[in-house]
Amino acid sequence: MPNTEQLRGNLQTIILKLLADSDKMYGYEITQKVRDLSEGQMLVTEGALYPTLHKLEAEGLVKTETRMIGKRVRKYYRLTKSGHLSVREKIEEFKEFIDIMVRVLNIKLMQA
Amino acid sequence: MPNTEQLRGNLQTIILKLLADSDKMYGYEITQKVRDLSEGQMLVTEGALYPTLHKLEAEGLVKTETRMIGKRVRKYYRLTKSGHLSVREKIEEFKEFIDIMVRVLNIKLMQA
DNA sequence: GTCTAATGCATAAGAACCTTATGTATTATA
DNA sequence: TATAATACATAAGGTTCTTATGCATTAGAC
Repeated sequence: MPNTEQLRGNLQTIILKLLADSDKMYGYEITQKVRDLSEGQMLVTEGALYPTLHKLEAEGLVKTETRMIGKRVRKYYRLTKSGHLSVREKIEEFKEFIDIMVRVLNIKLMQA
Repeated sequence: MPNTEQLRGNLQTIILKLLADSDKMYGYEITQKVRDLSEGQMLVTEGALYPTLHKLEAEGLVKTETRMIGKRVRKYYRLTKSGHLSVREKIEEFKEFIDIMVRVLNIKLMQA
């Protein structure tokens, strides 16, 4: 049962981190990358992805570069300087969030 | 800056797990418990808490028991049988979610 | 050769869940 | 005696997701 029911506000973080690790990516590529990394357990829908990409661009965290592949448009996204700063913050915030959840839920996490 | 900006859909899981560990709790007590366990970093607002408790009750995961403390009403919540089953599932789902995020984000988590 | 799936972009309606604000009342404390 | 803490609750509004739809090109199956 894919999709883990929700991305729960972490989609921005996911997109920014993938861009930080891959230099530049286009939308469809992001959906495939997430699907592959999660072994099909997390699916990013287009209805969630594109509005988020547009929002990140409006906020100045990513910049775009459109390319024609044959007759098909492909829109590449790349981090801006403030995007690079933002990734670090968001990853830290995510880790803190996990720490808090572990304490509140009183659970332990296994690490490989 | 408390509140970690969002509970991100994990409030049900938090409430159910606290009830699983504490037998019975009332609403206000839950807000205090979360605040204490998170050392003030996670705040459960009443506007989020009460509708969620009512929803859990409507779903049959918790049952209530009202008590008068002096002239003040206190409404205790307790897990039902299906609530007990649900906690386990939700905790497992949460751990899986973390595993997936760790893989997708390509990060490591520290464990104390 | 032609139909379908995959690639690739995008938007819109509706749902879920949160924040912020408000309301009421009792009890403890400064 | 006023304010903070305790204790419940609901409502408006915002964010972010799902689901549905739309358009077009390219690859692959039959």
